[in-house]
Amino acid sequence: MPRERKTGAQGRSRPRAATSASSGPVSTRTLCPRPALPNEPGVSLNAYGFRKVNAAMSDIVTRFAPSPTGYLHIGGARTALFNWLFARGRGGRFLLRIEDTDRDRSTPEATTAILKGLTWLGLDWDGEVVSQFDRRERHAEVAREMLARGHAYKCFSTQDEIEAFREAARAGGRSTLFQSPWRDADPADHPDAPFVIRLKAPRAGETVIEDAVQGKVTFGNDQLDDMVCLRSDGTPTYMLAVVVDDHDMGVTHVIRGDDHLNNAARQTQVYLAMDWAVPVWAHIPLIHGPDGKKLSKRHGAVGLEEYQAMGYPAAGMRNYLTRLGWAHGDAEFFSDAQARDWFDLEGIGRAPARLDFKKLENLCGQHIAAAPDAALLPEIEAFLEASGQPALSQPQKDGLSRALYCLKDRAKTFPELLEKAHFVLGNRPFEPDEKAAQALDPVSRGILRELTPQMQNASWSRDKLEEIVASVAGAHGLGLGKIAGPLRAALAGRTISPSVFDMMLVIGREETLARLKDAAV
RNA sequence: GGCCCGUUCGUCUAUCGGUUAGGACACCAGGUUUUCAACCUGGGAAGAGGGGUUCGACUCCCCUACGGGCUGCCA
Repeated sequence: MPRERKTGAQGRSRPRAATSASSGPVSTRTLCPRPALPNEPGVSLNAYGFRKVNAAMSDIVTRFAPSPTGYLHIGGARTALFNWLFARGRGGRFLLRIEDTDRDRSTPEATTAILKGLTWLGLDWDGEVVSQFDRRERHAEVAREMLARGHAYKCFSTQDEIEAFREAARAGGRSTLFQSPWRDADPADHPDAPFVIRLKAPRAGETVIEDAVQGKVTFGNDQLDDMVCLRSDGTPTYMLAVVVDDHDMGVTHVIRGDDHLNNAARQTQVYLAMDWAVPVWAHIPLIHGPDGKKLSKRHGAVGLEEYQAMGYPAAGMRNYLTRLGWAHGDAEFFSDAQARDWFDLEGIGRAPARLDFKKLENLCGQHIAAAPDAALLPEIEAFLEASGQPALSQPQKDGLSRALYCLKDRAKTFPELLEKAHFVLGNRPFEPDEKAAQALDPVSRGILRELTPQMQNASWSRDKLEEIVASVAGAHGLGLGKIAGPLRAALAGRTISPSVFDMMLVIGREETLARLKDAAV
């Protein structure tokens, strides 16, 4: 019997049970002021605002719901990507919600970092960003509703009492799941004291979740305690807030990290208590470091912005991240359009995947090579800014534009591309680096001098230039390789660069001769 | 401790009971070559272990090992 795996795309009707008349609209308050659009070309302006809804819409609604406690984690970025791909590939909507109910740890800076990260990755969202904190009244209202329905109760146990209970349970080898004495208490006995509202979860039976990735997962209800929905200060807990928000926002597919798999069972109980349609769950495995351990700071880059600063193109990141933990047959290198087309929940693997920078680089190299020059230049400029490097001058931009054709096939990252672009970014006189200087020995310089008169009047074509260089080399009984080294050193001041002929074509006769002269003295 | 999830080449993965277990990255060897890169050819490389079920298991079931997650008035 094959593991049950279903996509929400097919089947599963989802009656939108509008049980509560007070099902308010989702808060439309923007979380933070729209950041001034950073100099990030390739990103559409509406990424920070409303997105035009296209005609072919489906009912599918996904969301990404990070908590703003730091940077955008690479794993979170992939989760966002999967949600985005799933919605965009099916004409659905992709929403963004910031889970900022933990006031101590949430910061506006973190929110901005998340929005910038998503924008750089090219993931645009529909509607405005929802602040979970802003919806706390609605959450409290649902808690009261559950109370009224008899699916929740007021619990007056203090945290000290609960802790004591747990300690005793641990000592006695019993389950530490807290069993509140207030579960079935007569309201007449309620003291005038602070209380939390707990879900009155079923004690017997099972809670089953149908997960599109993990299959059917069953939990014994005796493993699930009466979780707190509303804290004693009246604020909602995450468990309650996610459910209420996902329901109100009309989320149909919850695609998130599998660290939430257990939570799905508890959350299911809330959906049931409120008579709401349970969404399709899809719990995806986490990303691990190259050593197979949970990805952490010591692995190096965990924040998405670090990847931008390292010079990986966004398209390559999307491709790599999509492929990490998901497969479509043997497809490795693909476009965004193909990814949207192919992405599905069945293709998601169930085991955690490790980050492989070599493969990331390989894919990035292919994407740089495939990118139109017009798209590359702005992306390179954004990279320079993101990595804190000086911006390109207009002449540098012009030079780079002209040289891209012979640069992009040989770079896996932007720093690598820029390194090879030195011949067009720098100015005369080119100070040769150590290795280049070695190539410019006296004999070589003599040969370079011989090149000059012949190039003076030659037609500036690749064929002609090759012919000249080959003949001069031949006259000395040398192969092209012997003369290309010094030539490269003279033209670029480096030992790595594009082909010497490409460089000559890009910088032109005058500049070429000037550089040869500089080097020959 | 309890509950839940996972385990195919070094890495990402394909396979959905019958394949010489395929591809990609990486690696090694050779070729091409004006550097780097690219490219071409070839090569080594995998079903965690043990039980079942079956004519037949990488595929289904159980156990063990290992890894991960949850077990909060964090998210």
